[in-house]
Amino acid sequence: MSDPASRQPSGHGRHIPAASLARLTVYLRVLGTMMTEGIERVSSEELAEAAGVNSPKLRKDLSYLGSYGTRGVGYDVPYLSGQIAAALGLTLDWRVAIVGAGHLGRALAGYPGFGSRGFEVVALFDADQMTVGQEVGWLRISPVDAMEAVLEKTRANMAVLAVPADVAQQMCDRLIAAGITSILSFAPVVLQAPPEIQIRKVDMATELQILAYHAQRAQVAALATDAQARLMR
Amino acid sequence: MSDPASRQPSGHGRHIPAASLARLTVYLRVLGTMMTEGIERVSSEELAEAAGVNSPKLRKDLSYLGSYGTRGVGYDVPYLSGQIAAALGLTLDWRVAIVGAGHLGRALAGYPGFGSRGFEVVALFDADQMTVGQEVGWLRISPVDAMEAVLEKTRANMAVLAVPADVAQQMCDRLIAAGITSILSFAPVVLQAPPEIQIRKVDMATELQILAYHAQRAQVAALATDAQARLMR
DNA sequence: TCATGTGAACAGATTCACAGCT
DNA sequence: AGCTGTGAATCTGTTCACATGA
Repeated sequence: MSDPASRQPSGHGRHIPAASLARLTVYLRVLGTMMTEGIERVSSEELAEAAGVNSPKLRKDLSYLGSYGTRGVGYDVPYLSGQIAAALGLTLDWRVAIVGAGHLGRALAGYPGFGSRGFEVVALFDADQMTVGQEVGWLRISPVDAMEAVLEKTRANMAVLAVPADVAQQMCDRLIAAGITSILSFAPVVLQAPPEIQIRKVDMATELQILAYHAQRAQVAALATDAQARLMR
Repeated sequence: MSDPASRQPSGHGRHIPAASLARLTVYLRVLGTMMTEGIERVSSEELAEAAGVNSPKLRKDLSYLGSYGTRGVGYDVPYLSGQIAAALGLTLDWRVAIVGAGHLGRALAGYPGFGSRGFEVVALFDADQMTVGQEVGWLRISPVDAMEAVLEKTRANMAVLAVPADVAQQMCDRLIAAGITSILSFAPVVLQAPPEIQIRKVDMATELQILAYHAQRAQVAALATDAQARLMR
């Protein structure tokens, strides 16, 4: 810990826990909203409230980045926002290719909070000859056949998979072969890829099933309380 | 533990850890695929491989539900699938209302793995008078003004928010007031709601930022190794 | 005196080795 | 003999109380 050779260039720098990482992106968005509202200073209590967490957790999360607050005062909103963005790597340019131009792909391409924060959609692919060539926002839909060439020309360094489950794996393979190392997949399949490739998955079926589990438990609990109340008198 | 009064109707029944819960939905999908392929029996090793986890973790996850395998043999695919589905509460009827009929809402409404597994989309709402009345698959888009009435008539018990950030909170409030207790939100805002309401969030900005963080770290690590290599000789 | 930052206690998740059935 | 099921150990993440410093 006190070994000078292990010191980091800025902040504490050593590995932010996954759960903290997810919350940091929320703080970042809340801080952004506050900036547009002209709020200049915020306490951990206020920021935590707005982000839907408790304040010790928020302070712990921020402590992984460094000490960017002022004791007895709070945090400078634009400064903290900048520090979080830097820690997350948002000062670099992220050029995103979206594979699949169905409803989902178009929804993603048109996502507003996208262009901001260092992300730029540079390509949108589809396999259907009818949709290739159509314009979506600023983009023209490219044919998947030309994927490798377009990825190289646009220098995309991230990809989003918005294709049907049955072609997700092959598209994933092609993206990796083309040098993409970060993939966000919306396809409801387990993608097999080398461990050095970062893959994140968003799956509505999973989310709904988790909700169903909790809702069912709530129902069972209610019935149990009910039955118990009846037994008691 | 051995208190007979605390016994559960089936399986072990006591609170599945959040991380296990998320993986169980994956096992369920993999088992579904296996069933369509006519595979009748599977070992923890094989299932774990297909689900992208290691086998002790898979067995631990399954142990929260009960003992549904056969030692020395493995698991019966349809039986295990049924047990997981039951544990997740998928034997109940889940009627889902989707709020927002933009590209995202339509993508969700058309999601294939939706109708299966106990989920049924029973309503699709939009605020735009031009889109109200349009048909999407089997559904006709309803006006948000009539949300409360339609929710009651369709007896929806879950909702998906696919609306712009600036109206997400008010739509959330209306859903809760109408008796909905489980909400999946795609809007990039922190929703404030009473703790008894189950809210899950899917946020593409968060996902991309987490990918960016890891990609940045990989870059920094590569540069560091590079620099070190140069120092070494 | 105030709110941040953090070490230490705690809780939760993962891993592992092996006991227990078939 | 083989594969499941699980307790115990380990590791990781969260909570909390309070020391720290403006």
